[in-house]
Amino acid sequence: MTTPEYEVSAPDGLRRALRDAVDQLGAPDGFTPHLERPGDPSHGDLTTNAALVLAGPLRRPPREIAMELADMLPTGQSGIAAVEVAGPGFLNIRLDDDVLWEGLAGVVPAGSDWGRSAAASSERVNVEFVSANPTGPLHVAHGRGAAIGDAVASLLEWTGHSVEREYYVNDAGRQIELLGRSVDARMRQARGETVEVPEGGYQGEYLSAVASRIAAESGENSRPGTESPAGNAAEPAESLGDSGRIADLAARAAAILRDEQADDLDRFGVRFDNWFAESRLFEGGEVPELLARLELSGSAYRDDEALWLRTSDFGDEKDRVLVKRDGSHTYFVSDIAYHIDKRTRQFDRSIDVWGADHHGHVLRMRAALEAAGVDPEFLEVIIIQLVTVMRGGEEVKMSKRAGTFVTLRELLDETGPDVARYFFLMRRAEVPMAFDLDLALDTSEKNPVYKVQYAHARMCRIFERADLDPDRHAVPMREFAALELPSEREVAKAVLRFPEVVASAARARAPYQVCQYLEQLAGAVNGWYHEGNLDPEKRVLAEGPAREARLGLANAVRVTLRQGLRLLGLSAPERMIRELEEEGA
RNA sequence: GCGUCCGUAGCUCAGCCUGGAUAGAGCAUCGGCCUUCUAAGCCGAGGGUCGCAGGUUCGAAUCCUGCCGGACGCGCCA
Repeated sequence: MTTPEYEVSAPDGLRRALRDAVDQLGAPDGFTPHLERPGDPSHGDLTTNAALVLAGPLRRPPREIAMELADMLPTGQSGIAAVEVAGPGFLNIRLDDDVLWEGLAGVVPAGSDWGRSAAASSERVNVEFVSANPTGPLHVAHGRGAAIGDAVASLLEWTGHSVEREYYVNDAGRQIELLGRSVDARMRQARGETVEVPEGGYQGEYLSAVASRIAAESGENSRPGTESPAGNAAEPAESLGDSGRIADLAARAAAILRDEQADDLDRFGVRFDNWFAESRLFEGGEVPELLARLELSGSAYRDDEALWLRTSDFGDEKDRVLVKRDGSHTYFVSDIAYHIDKRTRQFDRSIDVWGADHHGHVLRMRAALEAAGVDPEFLEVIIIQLVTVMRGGEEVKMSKRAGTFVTLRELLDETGPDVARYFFLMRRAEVPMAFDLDLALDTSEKNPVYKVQYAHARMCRIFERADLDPDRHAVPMREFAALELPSEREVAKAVLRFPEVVASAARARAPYQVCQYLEQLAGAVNGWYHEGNLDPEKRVLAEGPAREARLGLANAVRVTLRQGLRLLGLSAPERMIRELEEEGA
């Protein structure tokens, strides 16, 4: 029996009993009762609307069905403490406390595995993200894509899939040629020539720095006798023809800019398993092979001196050009070849993170894959909407360096990686995002990042104060029965939801769900913790029968917050440095 | 014109896929709480015609249709 993946965790016996009960009432074949977590705690721990859904097929009043189901569930067994019928016919189920204590006792021993789960069917997934052209610095929207792509990859890893993080480098084609010509113009400008950066070229000032670096490396500005850089000493550009010189400049500039992008991403905590160069597809002969195959199968045809792909046969609004009249390839050819290459590399799925300006390409890309004989379901695309950086209620528009956009590096200089990452992750990808710099720079707990990190640090500090090593402090299940405060139970229940939150976020490719969970958990934890300020009896370290149980709860919270932060690629500080203390010292 | 996404509290956003019980959170506002296991915090309150209009349903923020408003696409550019 396979339970739908989106089900909440519940004792097996309960699930089985509920299923047997609906079968006995004559539920249609294939009907599976769904258990949910009610929003209102007074509705119990789990609830099902089975009776409401069955009312139609069984042609009976829902409350009547609900009462019969309630009688059939074995109260006192299978973790079921009580069952009651409520509202129009909901079945509200209260679980035995032992279910809670048992779960809680398992958190700390699980350690770095807490929150991870096995997949029903494990897949090899290629997560491709950022993939910015190596023609300039990364901007904030790339940062958003980087954070989301990396977190989605982690979510899949945590739920039993095998993942590779990949960056596709567009190092071929017209944009790269334009880069070369733009660098050439900047080099000439540096020598005092009056030339303009070509129309449609890269105008940003960053290229002047790239140009002077290339000039220095290739010895154009070096003094006689200066040793040229070791290894691949550059061939003097003058010995190449003009187009050769441009191509050479383009390749070097692209390499420099790619390295800068990699540096920024590294600082952001994002590392790729593969940097896949577009040029490889041509060098390896994959593109000609693909074109020949498509033409042979009839999927591609010649018209008006160009080669077209019949994407309209597969849902695209019109056919698309593969090879232009001048004989050069469109980027579309590379993209198709690239995805087929991924399939050839034995991936079951390719999850691509694309900017909003590319959303129109999803349909044709899938159509193209289908035309090439690849199941279009292979490709899954996450569209990242734009980011506007706001300060003092105004949009921050210009970058000092790039001219037209705010760079990721500039943002990191202001906020640091943890805050930037979290802010990018806390909203759904498909919603345009306003990055609130004022809130990002606020170090109080109004800032959700600090709210979560403070809660983690507080739990660590409790153990420090008690002079205990939390990793070695396992609390057995029976001790937890001493937890009696409503706030303690609330925190305990929140902790135990973590694995299903991770699973749900992974399925939805939605890291923001983890953020929401962490904020909610941190809020509950802070409330619980601060009760100790009003009443010293309620402190974790207060002497009394609940001390061990509270230590166990604090420890489970600590592990959960740490795991959640790590999953998202953030640090989990054991101490927060407060400016107040620094100033007062 | 066509396509995709978005429209929920003053602001930023969840909830929509998989229809159900009084529509949630954070920030902001207002009120209460500090000789603290770090009060840069905690507790409480007010605040919403779920863009509009139809339809399906016992039941619609959620599904369907139309309209209004916004973003982005609609190249033999990438």
